Order: sequence, then structure tokens, then C-alpha cells
Amino acid sequence: MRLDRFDLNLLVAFHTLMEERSVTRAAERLHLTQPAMSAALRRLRESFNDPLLVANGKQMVPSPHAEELAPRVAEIVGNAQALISSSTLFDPQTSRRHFRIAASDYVTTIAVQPLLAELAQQAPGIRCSVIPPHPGITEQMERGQVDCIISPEQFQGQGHPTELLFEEEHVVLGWSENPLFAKPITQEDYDAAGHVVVELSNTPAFAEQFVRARGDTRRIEVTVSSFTLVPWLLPDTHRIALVHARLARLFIGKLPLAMAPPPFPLPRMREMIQFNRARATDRGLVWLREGLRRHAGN
Amino acid sequence: MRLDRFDLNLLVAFHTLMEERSVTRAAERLHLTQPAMSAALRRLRESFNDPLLVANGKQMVPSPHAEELAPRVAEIVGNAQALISSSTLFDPQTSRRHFRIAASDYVTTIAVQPLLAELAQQAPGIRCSVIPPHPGITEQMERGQVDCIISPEQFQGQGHPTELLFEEEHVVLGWSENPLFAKPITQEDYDAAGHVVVELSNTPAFAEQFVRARGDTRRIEVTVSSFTLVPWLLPDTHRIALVHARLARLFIGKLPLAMAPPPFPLPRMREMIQFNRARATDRGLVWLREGLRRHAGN
DNA sequence: CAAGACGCATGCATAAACCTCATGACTGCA
DNA sequence: TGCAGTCATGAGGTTTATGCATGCGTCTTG
Repeated sequence: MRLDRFDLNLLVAFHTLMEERSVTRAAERLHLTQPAMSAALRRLRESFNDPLLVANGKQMVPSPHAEELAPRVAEIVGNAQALISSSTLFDPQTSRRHFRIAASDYVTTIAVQPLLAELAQQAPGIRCSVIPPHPGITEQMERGQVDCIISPEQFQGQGHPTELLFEEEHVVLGWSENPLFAKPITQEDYDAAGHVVVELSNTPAFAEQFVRARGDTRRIEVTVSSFTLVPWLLPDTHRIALVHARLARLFIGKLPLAMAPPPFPLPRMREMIQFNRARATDRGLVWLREGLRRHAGN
Repeated sequence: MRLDRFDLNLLVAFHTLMEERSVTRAAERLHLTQPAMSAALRRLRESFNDPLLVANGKQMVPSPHAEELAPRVAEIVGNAQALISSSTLFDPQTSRRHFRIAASDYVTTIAVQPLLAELAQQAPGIRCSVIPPHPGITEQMERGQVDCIISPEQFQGQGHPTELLFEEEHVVLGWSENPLFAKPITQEDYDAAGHVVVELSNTPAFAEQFVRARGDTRRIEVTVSSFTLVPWLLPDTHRIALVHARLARLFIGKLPLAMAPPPFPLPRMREMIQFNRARATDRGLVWLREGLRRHAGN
């Protein structure tokens, strides 16, 4: 069942070794022991009749032949990965898959965290990394380094399928003792108050972009690059912030906070999940999307 | 070292099963026993959670899911095959490879047969099939069903690398008692004689095409579709034939035959070997080409 | 219709390949 | 110099191959 006595599984080992440039780390990624990966490298060296990776001090350096092979192997392994993950059953109970999700800390709190809590029992072997979205994240997804990107509709790249995860409204959040919240907040109240706003990698957040488009006379007193940090900055001050309704509801009761409708209309934010078109039928990703949608439902 | 616990070698089994549609034949092609292939099919069925191939009377019929998978698997296996065969050593002594060569019976006699004789000792595990060239053979090569095509330069398709194997001259061959061979053959002698000619799948052979282009007044008494048959048709008759010099030399001494230069100039025939461009560096094919060239040298 | 041929699936004993665990050898760094 | 980190190597257990036997279904044939 071999192609010219060559074990195709060795291609997976080679691919991982070339990415990690370390026997130990490659072994970890494939859930193997280090000696097993070392033996795999030995078999690869015999098969290809080339050292492939040579120890140079603390680093493993690819040989020229390995460099030539790498992209071709990457293609084969990528195709096989796509084929297998879209055609074989995905069993959360036994899967040891590692998901990589690009999402803001807000989405992580609202959608990813509850899923992870559920996973602890239902899918004990699954690992999950969350990385912040940034310009160039789409390319990273295309290279297969990220499984999906969760962001508001406006921030999504083109060329890959995208699904609605949930819709979100915004509210004004502030200290519960702030007299502003005694009666409905007016535009004048809003403009006169000190504000906490969020910018992620120099890009104003969804709500921020709309407020600024209206013409901005607010005093921005604090700028942070985290949504979940905002509620902590409001108690004992007269500052207010325009935050996601789900986030506000989560923190009210835990911190001395009050919320109110904003004095101006704001479009509903549509939080989307985008994934590589080549992975549209990946059973694991289908399961992940389903789980995220379920937890973000409310 | 597995991709999501999936044994990539099973893809080779699947690919072969889909091509052969028979557990027994697929097992033979992969040098496996029938029970081993049956077990592989069982593992494939478990992995893909689909029957894949179901026995319908005497035939194995692919399921819809198998039909979807087939082309993707074929691509992966093809890429892997190309990668491996171009990067791993080819050892004739231990290889169990099966070469498929498209060549006329003339080329088989001159170049393939001596190589096969050598192979009996040097490469006991190698198998070799020779099939006749025919229209559409290039497509067969592109699908990977044929390793190389040996034919005169004029008959070679486009788009794939082609190398000179050897050059060949033509001579007039006839019965050794035929008075024609007592002195140089003239054009009149030639035109007046009865002829044996070769046509392969309704295409006149190389020499035949040139003779006909000159304007043809010969009496064609016998047409056959085999070059090596021609010498057997000449003794005890006054028929003559325009045959490859190597073939003439091979038969003279074994049969009562005589040869003479043709009474008109004939271009040298350039016998070429063509192979799929994707396999240009296939170490096995490189070895095969080298061997053929060595034996056809004279 | 009965008998035989053929092909897929399965069981069992044995051998090979591969994995884990434990350990050794080497490099770089404090 | 000693320690941490990394790769390689040797002793035992699981998967998967082989060879052989066999059951079961279907198609063919006398």
C-alpha cells in the first residue's frame, strides 16, 4: 500500500519539520514523542538520500534539497489535509485538533470563552488559539495558519465565504453613580462627557468609526486596544464609553456600572465569521462555526 | 505522524481501488495480498464513514461519495508520486516498479528486448509492459497510464519533452536467392518488384510515407501491421521490402535474406523517446531512458 | 438446477514496522 | 564547570503486513 515503498505519512513529518525547524516542536505538533520524530527524520533522510535538516548549533538548518522539496510537499499535505478534514467524520470527543481563530477580545469573551467552557468536557483533546485580527490576517488564513476570522462585516476581506455569527447593538456605559444615567442621555450630555474609546492596530472600532463620521466634538480621555478593558476604566469616574450591549450586560452587576441607550441611532453591528473557501466543508470547522453561533446567540 | 489520525497511505489504496474497481486487482498492482487490500478498504470505509465501493454482482461500484473523492485523491497521489520518484533514489536491483512503454514491435526488438535481457539479472523485480503507439497515446501518457512513447520524430505529439534515442537508416531486404540483389538495385527494379509494406493503425510507416510522397508505382502485394513480421514474408519469393537497417542485420544470417541500399535517397529516421513533462526528473524514468539509449546505440 | 468458478470478507499465527520510554551525547549559556 | 535544551539511539509493546484457510454471495455452465 506504499508508493514505491515510500511511507506517505513521512511527508506530514517533513512538512511539520520544515515549518518548525525543530524535531522536538514538530513532534509536539503531531502528538508524537521526540524519538519517534527523530526516527521519522532518519527515514526521510534515507528515502531522499539527503540530510534535509542539519543541526547548526541550536538550530536545524534545511539543506538546499529540502528547500526545493518544501513547497511541493506543502501542497500535497495541504490538499490531503483539506480532503481528509472535509470527508472524514469530526469527533469532538476524541479529536486532538488545534483550532486557530482570529478574533477580538470582545468576541473571545462573548463567543469563544463559552464554547471553550463547554469544550472542557465535550472535547477534552481540542486546543484553541485566539490571535488578534490585524491587517494581513486574510493572507495568513490563505496560507492555512488561521482557521477563521471573526470581525464586523465592514472589516472582512474579499474572496472567501463569510457567515453571520450574531448581530450586536451598542449602549452607553458608565459608572453607576454617574448622574448622567439618571435620565435619558442627550446628545449634549454625550458630547460633553469624557470618553473611553477602543482602537485596534490604529483602526478605530466599529462604533467609533460611526461616531467620528457624524462629526466629533467629544473629549477622548482614554484610548485602549482592548474592549474588555473598557468597563474597568469607568467606575469612580465620569467617563463614559460606547460599548457592545452584550459586553455591558456581562459587566453590569459585577462592576458598579450603568447603561443607557445612545442619544443617536447607530447601525446594528453584524459580526461575521470568515473561513478559507478551500475549507468550506471541513467537518471540524463546520462544528466550530456551529458552536460559536450557538454561544453567541444571545 | 498522521494527519488527524488518517493514514495517508490509504489514499494510494483508494486511488488504485477506484482505478481497478477490484480488490484483487488493486492488491496485485500494489504488490499486496487480497486480504491486506480488503483490510485497507475496511479502514478507508471507517475513515470516510462511507461504503466507497459496494459489490454489485461481480463488480465493485463506487458510491457517490467515492466519485467525489476520486479526482482529488488522484491529484494528491499523482503529485506525491511525481515528488517521490524525482527525489528518491531509484535502485534497479530492488525496485518493483512496473514500466509502461509505448513502442512499435521494431523498437521493442531493437531497444527494449536487449534491455529486458539485461534486467533479468540487474533488476529482477522490475516489470515492463509494451503497448503499441496509437492515436490518443499522448493523452494516455498525460493521465500517467504510460511512462513514455517511443516513435519517429514525425509522429511525436507536442507539449512534452522528447529526446533522441537513436537514428536509423533503411535498406531494401529480400530473399537471398532473388537475382535483384546480384547488382545494385535501380529505381526500375524497385518499382517493378512486389512489395511488403507496414501500416500501423492505418498509418503508413515512416519509410512508407516517403516512398509514397515520391509518387508510387509499386505493386504492394502484402500489408502487415508488424515490422518484425516482414522478414518472414520474403524468403522463397521475389518480394522485397524497405526495412530498418538494424532489423535487416538482425535477420540476415537467421533467414535466407539479402539486403541492398535503396535506389533513392531516404532521410535518416530519428527515433525519439517522449515522456510526461511532469516526470522529467523521475529517477526511474531517467534510468529507463539511459538503458534504452545504451542498447539502441548501434 | 446443480456444480463450479470467482471475488470479497474474515480469522489466526507470524513477522516487520513503528511508537513509547529510558538513556546517552552534544551544544550553548550562566 | 554545571545545567538546560535538543537530537540520536537501544529495549519492549501496538499496528499492519503475509500466508493460509474458509465462509458467503453471484455469475456461469453443463
